[in-house]
Formats: sequence, C-alpha cells, structure tokens
Amino acid sequence: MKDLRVVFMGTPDFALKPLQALIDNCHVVCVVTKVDAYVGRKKVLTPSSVAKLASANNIPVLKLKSIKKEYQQIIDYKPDIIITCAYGKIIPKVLIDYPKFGCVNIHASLLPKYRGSAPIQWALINGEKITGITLMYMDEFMDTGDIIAKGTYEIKDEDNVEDLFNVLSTLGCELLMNNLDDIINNRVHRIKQNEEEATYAPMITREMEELDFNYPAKDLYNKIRAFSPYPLTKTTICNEEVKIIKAHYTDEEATPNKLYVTKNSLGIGTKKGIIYLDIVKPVGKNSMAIKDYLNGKKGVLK
RNA sequence: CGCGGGAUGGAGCAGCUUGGUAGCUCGUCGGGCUCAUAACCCGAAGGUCGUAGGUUCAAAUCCUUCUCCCGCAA
Repeated sequence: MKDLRVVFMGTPDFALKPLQALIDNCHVVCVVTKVDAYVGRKKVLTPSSVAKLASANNIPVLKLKSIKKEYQQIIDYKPDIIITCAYGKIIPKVLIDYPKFGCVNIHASLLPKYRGSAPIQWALINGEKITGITLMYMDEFMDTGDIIAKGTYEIKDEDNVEDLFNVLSTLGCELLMNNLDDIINNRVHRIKQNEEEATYAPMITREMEELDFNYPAKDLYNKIRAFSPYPLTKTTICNEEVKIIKAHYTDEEATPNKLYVTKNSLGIGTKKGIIYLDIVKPVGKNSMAIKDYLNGKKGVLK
C-alpha cells in the first residue's frame, strides 16, 4: 500500500486523523484544501488545519479557489485514488472518474440520513440516539454515492458536538483504513442509497444561535449541546447577551421565558419544562459557572 | 489602523463621572451551633487595582503607551 498514490481533499480538524493515517500508510502525493482564510479580530491569514498537517509532512498542498476550473492540477498528480473528508465542495465528474480506484468520501452520518455539510450538528439537534460514519464512493451530487461501509456510534445524552466530532473522526479514520485494502482490490460490495430515506443537514447559520423558549426544554438542550463549544447558542438576560456553553433540563411545569432563580441555579421556563444554565459566557467576558454568574448579578437577579 | 466590551485577593463583581483608609458576594482555613448539612453564627488569611510612564501634596480613579482576554463584523 506504500506505493498507492493518494490525493487527499479536506479542510478542518475533522479530516486530520484520516490524513495522518494515510500519510503513515500510503504515498500521499498531494493534499487539496481551501484557500487560506482571514481568521479572528486581527484577520490573520491562516492556512486550514489540513494544509498545516500536509506542510509539516512536506506534502504538496493545492489551495484551490475553484475546483471546477482547476481540477487539472489534481489530475497532474496522477492519483490512484482520491479520498475526501469534509472538503466542502462538489467534485467535478471528470475528476471523480479519473482515479482507477475511484473517489472515496468519509461522511459523518449514517447515509442516506443527514446528507450535507452539518450532519453531526443536526443529529444532535434532532436528539438522535444513533449516528455514525459512512464510507462511500462519490458521485456528482452531494453525498449520494454508493456506500462502501458504515460504522455506528451510540450518542450519549451528555455528548456535545465536540465529543461527537472526536469520536466520529476516529471512527472515520478506522473505517477508511479497514476498508482500503478491499477498495484497491475491488472487493467492495457497493450498496445503493435508498433515496426515500434521505434527509438533509444544511449549514448552521447565525440566526439559529438564538434560543426560542417556546420550544420544549429537551429540544433546547439538544440545540445547546449541538452548538457547544462552537458556535454556541445565545439568549438575552438582563438586557445582556449571554452565550450558553452547558445546560440541563427538567420536566417541571413552567412559563416560557420566565426566569427561575435560586441561590445557585438559573432556570428559564420553556413550553415544556425548565432549562437550567450551567456554564455561560456573557458578552465580553470569559465563560463561567452559573454560580459565579449569579454572584456577580446580585441585586439584578433576585 | 473595521466596530465594541473587559483586566480590582482563588472566583464573580462594585468603586472610576466628582482623586483622599481596598468594598460586596462566594470560595478557602479556623472555631461555634446541629442527629446532620451544600444551612446558620463568629473569626482569620489572602490584593504591586494588567504593563510602563505622566499630572498631583495625594491616583484603582485623570492623561498617554503597551500587553492580554472577549463579543460583533469579515
């Protein structure tokens, strides 16, 4: 497998483990990622996580603005196989058809469920009990290709998006490496996706961060953990925006939007149940335990 | 030079406008009460007020420099 010419395409941290495994076991001839982005307040031009790892291993990096126009550069590396993981763009058919072992994608859901860019977040938002990884051949549409293998993970009630990312990233890496041999020896049993069961996981947007307490506490809890530790859900308390890092909920009778304050707990009523904030981050401040938050709000919150 | 918030014992905050003894709540430690306690009572320790300079008899407070943290926007 050492002489297998692999082109890897990916961008964020989620793609690092598979990339590292491929570097260790194959000949990664080139890594394709997004162009460097301006990050943070200081607008520092920063390469993607994948680009950094590739550079550290002296692997050529292609930062393509438009893969639709620039795919020839990838073909020039003569890949035997292309492996993508959270690359974030549709790959042109010419490119998919080029490698003799095809174009394989690691997707963070049990396809055909949660096709799209935010499968992990949506699995949490919807309170799924099971999710996983799908290893699949790419075709010219979004996450619709034939399935090679799946790995499942049972979501714990307390898992947040970071936990799931870590677990699934490892799982995806294992799944890829366990099946790579079959892929290059044409021993894969392709499974068509059942289109009727397909669901979609669109990108998370800024507007979604605001919590609406007219929903049940359980839904809000799921949303909070789906957004934690990034980008975080938010609400307004005492005319001050507060982001919520961790919370829990009960089924107590409650009035939506009403605050339930005790010495060291802060609950907000919902349509069904109360959501209690555990760790919050007021605007301009660092994150703090709810006890500390209430401590500093003495007199404002009774 | 994109916009804004912030830095005060271990934690969260007040004090700054109008300069003059370092304050509150919590935590920690010691003691007490109690069958018991995360409850209550008494006491103690712990702070160069982010950095550097300036004004002043006197600076947490006014002026200037720099550093770091955070939110928005991209």
